[in-house]
Parts: sequence; C-alpha cells; structure tokens
Amino acid sequence: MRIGELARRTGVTPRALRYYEEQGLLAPERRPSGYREYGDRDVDTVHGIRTLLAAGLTSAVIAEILPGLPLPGRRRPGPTCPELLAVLARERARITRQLDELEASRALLDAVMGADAPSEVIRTPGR
Amino acid sequence: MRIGELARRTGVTPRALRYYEEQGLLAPERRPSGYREYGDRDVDTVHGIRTLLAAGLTSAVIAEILPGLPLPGRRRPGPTCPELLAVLARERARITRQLDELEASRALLDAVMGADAPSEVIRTPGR
DNA sequence: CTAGACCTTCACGCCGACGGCAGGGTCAAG
DNA sequence: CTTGACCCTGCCGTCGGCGTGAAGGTCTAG
Repeated sequence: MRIGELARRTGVTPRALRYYEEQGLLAPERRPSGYREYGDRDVDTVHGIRTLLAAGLTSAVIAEILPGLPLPGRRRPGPTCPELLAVLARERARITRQLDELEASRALLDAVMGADAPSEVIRTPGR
Repeated sequence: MRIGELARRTGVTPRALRYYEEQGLLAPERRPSGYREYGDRDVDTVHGIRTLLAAGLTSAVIAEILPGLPLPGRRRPGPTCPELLAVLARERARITRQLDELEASRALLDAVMGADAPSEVIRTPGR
C-alpha cells in the first residue's frame, strides 16, 4: 500500500510516517516513481511505534529495540544482546517511575475535585 | 527564604522557579533590593507543581487549578467552580489514558525482554 | 572595604516530533 | 490529453519548559 492508505489505517499522518522512516523506524520499498510501498505488517509496526512514543521513548531508542518487537506475523530474531537489555531495563524503569508520578498526580487532582469529601491533606512526595 | 534555598529544598533550579513565577504559579514577596522572598508553604507548592508537570499538565492549566490544591497548612477556599471542574475532569481523563498507554508500552518492553519466556504475540491496540 | 556568594533582568538557544508549505512528478479515469 | 488525487523532496516553523550566558546590583563574613 502507499503512504496515504497506511496513514488512514494507522491514524498517523503521512508526514509522521516519513519522519519515522527518516529516523530508521520504517524502511518501505520504493516504486520506480519513488513512491513508498508499505506492507501489511507495517500497520502493526506503526502501532508499536506509537505505543512506545506515547511512553516517552525517543525515536532513537525505538529504532534500537524495534527489531526485537514481537509483532503479529513477525519472526523473533532469537535472544536479545546484553547491552540492548540494559537499554530496555532502563526504559522500563523510567516508565515505572512515570506510572507512579502519574498516579500521584491523579490523586492530587482527585483531592482537588472531591474536596467536599473527607478532604485529607495530601502529602506530596519529596523528590 | 530566598530563591537559592527554595531551589535546594525542592531540587528545582532557580531558573525554573523564576519561570514558574512568570507563568503565575508562584508569587513571592520582594525585598527592597528586588530579591524574591519565599515562604515555607512554597516548598509544598513547588512539589505539587512538579507532580502536575510530570503528569503532562501545562503551566497554564496548573495555574488554574493551583488555588484549590489541598496542601499542608493551606486553607481550602470552598467548593470549586464548575468550569474548573471540567478542566480537572479532562486532565484526569488524559492522565488515565496515559496510564493505560504506559502500561501497554511496559508490556511491550516486557515482551521484548522476556522473549525467552512463553513469548506470546502482543496485540497492539488500534487507535 | 573587599571578596565571593548570591541575586536581578534580559534575551537567545535547545530539543523532539512533527506541521505546513513550495515546487514539482505520478497515476488512473474520463 | 487533461484533470484531480496522490505522491515526492526540501526546508523552515512550532511549542513548552527550561538551560545558559551577559551585564550588573546586593549582602555578609572577615
């Protein structure tokens, strides 16, 4: 499929898809005309990219770990190398921290909203 | 206290503290010399600001909801107005969505890391 | 009184993930 | 053969939360 259809099927703009390619996240074929030609798998790949981007991973990091992503119909390329594992662990830890912060923040908002309720004083965590 | 001590006690740089003031999040007194003079409560306020910033709220939004924050030693200014409640609800929803995305992302990373394990194919959620 | 730490106000720089536009080629239908 | 939808490659713009000087005033210990 061409870029427009992939855009429709993923909800991602063509501009973003070209950006992903520029960053090494996608490598579509090219027609003689220069048009990009994507495969069906790219739909899942793009979804994976978006999920990781939403978690705050940079495109550079995603480019590193993308080859190992267990997407539907994708062959697993065997065991992951150790330095890659370190990156993964670091990012995982970052995400876990961010989950905690988000929950703290949501609790803070809840305290503001449900102020008529028990109205406990919230202890904000020291950094 | 002056800006340097507040910076030390919060782990936030003086530059950031001035920025918060510029955005209407803090309003310290001024000495005749022009030096900012902060109160003890500002320590908690800054922690609250950081928590909300970490959750992706913009400083403009934080400025709106800050007066209602139930911080230690702070008087609650009565029930919150309805349009403010709408903002709060919207942000809360955004945070909840982001929590889901983060968990999805962490699961994705786990799948890559523990690839030797059961190795199930991960279904990325369609947007 | 002087040194050094601290503070002030500009004002430009940065980063990442794109948006948007210009100027031009491609392709299928009528 | 033309029209309209689609695609290409640059390349500059944006946005938020600061970082990083520059040029100068203030405070306090010795």
